[in-house]
Amino acid sequence: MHGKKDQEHVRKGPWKTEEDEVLLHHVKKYGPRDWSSIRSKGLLQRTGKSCRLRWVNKLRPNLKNGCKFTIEEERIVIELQEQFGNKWAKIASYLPGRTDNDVKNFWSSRQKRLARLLKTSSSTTSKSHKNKAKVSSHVPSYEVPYKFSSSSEGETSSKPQSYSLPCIENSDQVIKMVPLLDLKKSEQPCFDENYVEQELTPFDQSYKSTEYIGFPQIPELDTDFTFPMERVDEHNLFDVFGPLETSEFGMVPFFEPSESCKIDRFFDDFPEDMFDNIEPPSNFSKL
DNA sequence: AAGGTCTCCAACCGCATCTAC
DNA sequence: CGTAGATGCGGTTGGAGACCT
Repeated sequence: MHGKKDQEHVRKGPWKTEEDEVLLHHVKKYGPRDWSSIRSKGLLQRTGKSCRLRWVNKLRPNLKNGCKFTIEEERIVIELQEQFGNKWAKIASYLPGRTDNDVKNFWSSRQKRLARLLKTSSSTTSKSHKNKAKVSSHVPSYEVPYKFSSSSEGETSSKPQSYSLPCIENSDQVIKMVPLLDLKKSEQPCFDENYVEQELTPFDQSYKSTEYIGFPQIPELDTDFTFPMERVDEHNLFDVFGPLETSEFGMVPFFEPSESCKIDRFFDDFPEDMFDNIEPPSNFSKL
């Protein structure tokens, strides 16, 4: 019908302040619904979808806009992603003030960062351009092709989760980074033997050995767990974590709770080539 | 200082699901 | 019960600014 004409009048791209005001006014009057009526009434030339998205992601009250993820939030996302897969809306529901888009963006940049990290650590020249962090490094002398996958199917079964974890592979071995909290206490890595056994996936079984290393995460402190510091040459690493306190999540207190925006990003505080110090395969593969 | 690269994030798209008629 | 429109969700993209050489 007049679809063509309608299309002509659909506005896209960045929102103007005036548009935001109109949208806010609409929500104030009618609540966060009837998005399509905004356009049909001629209030805005945006689609209902666009209006809803703008409201949900930017205009909703109590959003933590422009505020980086706190360490606690990062930890929660990592845990929940492991548990639910890429169910960003679900994960966001555990994080007040965060949207699915926030979580999604956080996760994808984290994935990219990790990919780069592993790539860097695998390259023989360790001359990473972005090295804010020092840490002289032992660079593994073997080439390590890396790969990531993020699964969205991890929701129901326990199987696929191993595919959603970052891992480094080479011809001899698979190195997986698993959140430490997911390991049973008896499985948690200790300093000497940073090694846990888990059921091998079919994918893994073609490899000679599989190494699970604790991914930078918050360990449970109520055990005699010790963080595998020897793996990292940064001995004041814990300085960035702040004092121990009880967390509202009933989990282990680890970080100063929400000094929110002030806290530096978790991974930013790790040397980018921290995995350079992972021993070459021959040293730790289980015999 | 300039140009290249990287990171972050807002917003779009397509598909799935829900709801009203 | 089927259909159309509305809404929700996850993946992806592109631009702006930060950072590096």
